[in-house]
Amino acid sequence: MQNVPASGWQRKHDAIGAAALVLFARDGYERTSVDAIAAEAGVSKRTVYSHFGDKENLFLLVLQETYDVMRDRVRDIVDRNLRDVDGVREALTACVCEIVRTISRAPERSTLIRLVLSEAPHFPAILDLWRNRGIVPIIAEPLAKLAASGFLDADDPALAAEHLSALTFGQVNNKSMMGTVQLSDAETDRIISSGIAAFLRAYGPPAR
Amino acid sequence: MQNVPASGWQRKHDAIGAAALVLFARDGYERTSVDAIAAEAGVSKRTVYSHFGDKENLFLLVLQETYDVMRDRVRDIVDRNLRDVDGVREALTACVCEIVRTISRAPERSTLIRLVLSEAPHFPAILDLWRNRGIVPIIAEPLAKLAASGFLDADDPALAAEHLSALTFGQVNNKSMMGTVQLSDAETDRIISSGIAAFLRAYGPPAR
DNA sequence: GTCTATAAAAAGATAGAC
DNA sequence: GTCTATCTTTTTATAGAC
Repeated sequence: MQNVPASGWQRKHDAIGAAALVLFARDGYERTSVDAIAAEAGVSKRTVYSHFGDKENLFLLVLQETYDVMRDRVRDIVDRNLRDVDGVREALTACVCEIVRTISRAPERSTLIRLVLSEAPHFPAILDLWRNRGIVPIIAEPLAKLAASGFLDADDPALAAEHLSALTFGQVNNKSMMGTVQLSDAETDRIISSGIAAFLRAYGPPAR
Repeated sequence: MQNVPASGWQRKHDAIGAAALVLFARDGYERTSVDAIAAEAGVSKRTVYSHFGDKENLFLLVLQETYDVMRDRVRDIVDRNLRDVDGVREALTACVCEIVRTISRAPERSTLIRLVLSEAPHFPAILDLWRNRGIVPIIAEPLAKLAASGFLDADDPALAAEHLSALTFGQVNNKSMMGTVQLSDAETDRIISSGIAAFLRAYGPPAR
């Protein structure tokens, strides 16, 4: 990220970022002290300020990086699952399940998504970060292809993507309070299956 | 709430509660100081502690009361709109629109709902408060009646309520980031209409 | 660039007078 | 029960040695 001697610089930089990620996710912004971040990263507090300027900047960078990481993972999963589709229901179910599993298995990062909601009013920069609205645009494209191939009856693929997202990810987030309450695999599967069933009744292929 | 001479006691109690509501909603839990609450309420800090014990207890009481107020309002709106139904689409649309308008017109209270999400991990008591899961059970009952009357094709009314909620309130919350970004009336109406349209394609009456 | 030590401010909670 | 004044702890941020 900068012209550095590839020495301990980058290592400390990364250690601070990783420590901040864990602590912000666990305790929130206000409850996390720079002292604690420094201790967790194994550096002095002064070093944290040298690298990141101040607490707010560190927080925004961690959010930014988390957002990018998660979006790349989702993009990859969607590409793999919805590129060549045989059965719509099976493909959508597999795709959504893999996304939910992947996200819930990166607790520090998924929890940070909740911080976006709680801190957005106090950090306008977060709103800009969030403008590219999450998962929906990523799945809108393959849904458009499915509609063009006659697998779906969706005049407006972007809208269909919103509704699919609401019926699956929205339900999961709602029941788990954005990841605060751990859901069992069975419950997650049930939510997703029923959500996709409803989605297909609304947007299923014309010829049933 | 207590044996009091009906004098200034209750007035100060209410003033503190109202001040706490406004400040917690605007700034969040950690950013709101008891000093600020006392100043906003026009009392001394010591009085705040006399009435509510500590900051955490005050916070939980404010959340509890807000939850009750909002739930009662929703219940009333649902009763009025879904008691005698002529056209399903019109009734559901009117009901959902009125709930969304009412909630968004009580910004201090609706914003507090977001605090439930962000503070739940730090206050386990909030989880108990939230167990009676919001709007869904309230609309499940009238949906069951509509299904029994042949207005809807819903084997599982509770599930249908979840999906209706996801397609309407879930969408609105998602787009507005739980009320952080103000939506125009036009945009809100568009979201709700399209959500209900999808819901009716999935759960509409058998005889179309 | 990294550390120890410290400044400066803020916040939760309480003592004691009335 | 209510107020003023205070204690104690914590936190962000910086000064200065190496």
